[in-house]
Amino acid sequence: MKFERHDAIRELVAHSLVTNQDELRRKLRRRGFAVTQATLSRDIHALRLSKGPGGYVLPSTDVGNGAAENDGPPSVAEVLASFGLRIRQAMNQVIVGTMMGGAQPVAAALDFEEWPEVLGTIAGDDTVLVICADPRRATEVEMRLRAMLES
Amino acid sequence: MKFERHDAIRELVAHSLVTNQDELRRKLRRRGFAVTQATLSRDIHALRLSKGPGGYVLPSTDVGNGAAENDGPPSVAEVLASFGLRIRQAMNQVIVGTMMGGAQPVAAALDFEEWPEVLGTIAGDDTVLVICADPRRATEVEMRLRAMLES
DNA sequence: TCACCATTTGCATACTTATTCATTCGTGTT
DNA sequence: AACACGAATGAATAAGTATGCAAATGGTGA
Repeated sequence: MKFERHDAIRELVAHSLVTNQDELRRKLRRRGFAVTQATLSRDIHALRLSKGPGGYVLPSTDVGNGAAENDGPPSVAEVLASFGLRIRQAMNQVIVGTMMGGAQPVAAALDFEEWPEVLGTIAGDDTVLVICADPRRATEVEMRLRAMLES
Repeated sequence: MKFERHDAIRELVAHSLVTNQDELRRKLRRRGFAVTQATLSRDIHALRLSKGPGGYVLPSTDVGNGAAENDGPPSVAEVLASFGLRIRQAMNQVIVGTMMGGAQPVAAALDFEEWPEVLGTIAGDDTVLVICADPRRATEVEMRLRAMLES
């Protein structure tokens, strides 16, 4: 599935050095995603990654911009774009994987927005557990979060 | 000269959209720099530019990091790396071109460090004029600033 | 189930970027 | 001036990335 592969790409790029698309292809294959370079070129475009001196990097959106010019706390969309790596669903739960230290801000934003489908959140260092009433609602939330992540 | 070309590349990348190296080559040629793509590949590496969905971009160093964790004001090196685009010298003066709004911070940092060769600075929006006692000292300052810019 | 449409993917290839090697250029020395 | 030597450059080409097109895949409704 494409979205799982995108999640894996974000994780690889965030946590390891990816110099070129063929290297990415080999790393993904070890994780069970066997695709060609052509597909990765398209994925990289979709994920808006950039390539610099240190290989590929996630788009940096820098939510906290020093000068406090926002009235409210950052939105889920902002904070997900900054820290979110991976979204998964199981039963009535959604698991959000983030960059180290990103779980708390994500959970705080979710709490603040008070989505009706969300009963509660628990955040560690790099994982947020989002609890919904039932699988249907969890899928709903997963979709919405995923859309924000793919921005 | 290589450094002038680097300055021009920084300016082009900062102020206009540069999609690929051949486009950069054409834009540079209009400004009087006639070099091949091979040279630009090397320049881009030296300047640590990255290429993303929106063409080439300068390395973002983000001097003001919100959480105030530095004791003193930012150094000339830091602020130049963030805002500096171009360095030129004429007689006993050094002219520093910066990104819009970057001149004041650069001048402030220079003033704070009190370099012996620098008699004074004047800053507009995107240009800092640095005054030295004589051409020799101006060249000295130019060299030092340039080294910081090329980081 | 089957047909149908949209999406995703691979293949082949065009396009873009990096590198090797040889040459030229600039600078300091004899 | 002639020379030596390291830096910079271009030409050719290798390495890496993007894309047109056709085939495969997957979801949907008859």
